[in-house]
Amino acid sequence: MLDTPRSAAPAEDIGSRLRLVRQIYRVTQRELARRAGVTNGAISLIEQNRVSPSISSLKKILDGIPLSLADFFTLNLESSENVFFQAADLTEIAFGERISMRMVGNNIKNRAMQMLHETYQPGADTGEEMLRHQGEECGIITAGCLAVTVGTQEQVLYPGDAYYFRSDIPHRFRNPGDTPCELISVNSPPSF
Amino acid sequence: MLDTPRSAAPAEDIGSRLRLVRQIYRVTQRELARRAGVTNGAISLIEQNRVSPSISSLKKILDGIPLSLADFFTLNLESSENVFFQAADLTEIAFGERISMRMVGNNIKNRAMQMLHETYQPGADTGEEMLRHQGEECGIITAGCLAVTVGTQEQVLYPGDAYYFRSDIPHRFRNPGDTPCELISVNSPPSF
DNA sequence: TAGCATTGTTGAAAATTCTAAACGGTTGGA
DNA sequence: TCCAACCGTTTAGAATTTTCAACAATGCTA
Repeated sequence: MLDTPRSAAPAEDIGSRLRLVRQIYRVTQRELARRAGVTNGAISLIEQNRVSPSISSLKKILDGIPLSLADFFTLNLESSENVFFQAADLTEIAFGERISMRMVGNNIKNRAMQMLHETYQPGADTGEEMLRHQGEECGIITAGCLAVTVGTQEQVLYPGDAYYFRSDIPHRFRNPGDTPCELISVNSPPSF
Repeated sequence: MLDTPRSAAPAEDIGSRLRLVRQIYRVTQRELARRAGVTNGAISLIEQNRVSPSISSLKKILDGIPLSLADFFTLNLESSENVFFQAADLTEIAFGERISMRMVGNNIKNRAMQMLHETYQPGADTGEEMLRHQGEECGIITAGCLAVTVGTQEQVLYPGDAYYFRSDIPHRFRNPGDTPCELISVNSPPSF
């Protein structure tokens, strides 16, 4: 709010912004279109910047993620050459009210990995529908505890404990404790 | 960013939001239309929520203020019944890079006054074109110093000093010092 | 009070966005 | 290897936004 000119920089590229957000949340154009009540074609055109969506359309689409307009435009995706990142500068993404993550190096091009600083509130859960995607991932717990399910195995991990698995094996994360759980995780290749 | 559902609340009413911002910055529909390269009719329709502007149009309009999309959607205009406001919760508005103000009670309906906590950076100036509008205003300096011009009079005010005048007399504010100037001011009736 | 300037609002036409349906490309399983 | 399922893209037409121009309302000045 304070410094208008500062944040005025990358507001143009709505298309890339939407595509990035959609990929971060791992939704296809068609699925998002279905949730939002628009057509997949519309989303495609918007992501290619071949049209400039009306606020009402964009709102509907973001509701399907869900993400507020304010958060959408506040997302920090400036590309930079930086090597160091202050905690406060990391782009923060929320999944529902209980899971949030700060992204390390998400604005670096052609990178091999995606590092995340994740926080799971007590009871937070990636949900019954198991996650599955290309690549590999690993992580190490830094606070609280985390129940990790990979394939048929489940294990509760405590600070210092870690995991590493191929991401195409169905997996799920859940915080069974009553304090927030923090962990540092890495995906390779980055899926967004 | 953290808590998506929180900020998802009042994102709908783009029209009121735009009208409020425009009035805060004291621009007419036609003047803003001219700056933005759109027609005044378009702005009128948008402010009445009779159309949902495309992002490109909204962007052009906000550029004329100027205000970023992110700031526009981040503006806090929830109406509330609150009596107390934490400093961090006050809606903050920037005029260029040098003048900013936090609004007290801007979300209260049918109020008689608008209180502002204003900050003028060194050299900040409301500009050669004098301000003029309905109502009365007064203020008291709390830090730094402020050169206030009202009609043919000019005076530099220091902490503890104050002013009070009818707002239809042309007036202007400027920080001639080399430290930020802070003051508390009140307009009555509120012009936005 | 009359006249002028300025403000916000409207209606029809032009321009843009959105939908519906089909297309080509990729992946995974039989 | 073929097929089915799914992905994102594209095109013509429907729907919506934006322009242009005229209108009514308000405030200011003579």
